[in-house]
Amino acid sequence: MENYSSELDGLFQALADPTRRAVLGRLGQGSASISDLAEPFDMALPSFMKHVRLLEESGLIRTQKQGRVRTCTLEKARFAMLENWLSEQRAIWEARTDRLEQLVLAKQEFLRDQQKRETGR
Amino acid sequence: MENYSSELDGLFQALADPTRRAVLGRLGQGSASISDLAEPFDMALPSFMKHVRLLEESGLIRTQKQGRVRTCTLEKARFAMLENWLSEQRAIWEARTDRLEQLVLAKQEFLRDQQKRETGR
DNA sequence: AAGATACTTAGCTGTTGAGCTAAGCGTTTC
DNA sequence: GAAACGCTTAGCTCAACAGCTAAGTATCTT
Repeated sequence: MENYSSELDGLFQALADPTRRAVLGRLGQGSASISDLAEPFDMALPSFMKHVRLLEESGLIRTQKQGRVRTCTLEKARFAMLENWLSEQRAIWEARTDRLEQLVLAKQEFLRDQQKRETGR
Repeated sequence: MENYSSELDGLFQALADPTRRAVLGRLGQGSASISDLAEPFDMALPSFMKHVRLLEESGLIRTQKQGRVRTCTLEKARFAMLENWLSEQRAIWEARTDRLEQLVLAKQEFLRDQQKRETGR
C-alpha cells in the first residue's frame, strides 16, 4: 500500500540510473523483449533483470510473459506523476510570489493612506 | 567534470528522498538557514546536513555562509533539466508515432498502386 | 528426445545511502 | 572571557544497490 510520497521515491530512484533511463528511451520507440533490451549493455543478464524489475516496481513499465519471452512496455501515463510534482513545486513558488505581491500592494496602500493623512486629502 | 547523464543521475537521486523533497518545498517559499530547515525533522543535525549537501551537489540548491549561519536558496533553474528530460522522452514517443504514420501512409500508397496495377489504371 | 533459447533463482561481493553519537570550531551574546 | 549557538568533522552501523557467477526452469526448434 504505497502512498504518494513513497511512489515518488520509487519513481525518482528508478530514474536515477543511466541504464534504466536508456531502457525507457528504447521503450519509447516501442515494446521489446528483455534480451532485445539488454543487448546494447555490457552486463550479465541477471544484473540487467534487476533494472527491469525496478522499473516495473516503479510503475514506469509493464511486462508480461508469453511462452519464454517477456515483453516490456512503457507506461507513459506514469510520467504524468513527474509533471505533476513539478507543477506542485512551481505552484509553491507562485504562491510565494503572490504573497510578495500582496506585501507590495499592502505597502503601497499604506503609503497612499499615509500621504492622505499628511496632505489632509 | 560531470556530463549530462551523470548530472541527471544526481538530480534524480537527490529527488528520490522525502526529506529532500520536503526541503525543496520549504525552500520554494523562500531561503532559510540550515537549522530552520532542519527543525521539522526528527533527525540529528549531521544526518540532515547530508541531505543538504546532496541537494547542493545536485545543483538544486545553493548555500552560503555568513558568520555562523548557512543560508540555503532554491536554484529554480535546475528544475528545467527535469522538464527537458521529460520533453526528450515525449519527443521519442512522438517520433515513433511519426514512423507509424509513415508506415500507414506507405501501405496506403502500396495498396493504391496495387489497385492501379490490377485495374490497369 | 536433444539441444538451444530466454529468462529466472540463488547467493555472493563491494559501494553507496541514511541514520547515529561524540567531539570540534568559529561566531555571537552576555 | 565564558557560555551559548550554529554548524562541521570524524567515524561507526545497517540496509539497499549494482554488479557478478553458477545453476535451474520452461519453451521453442530440429
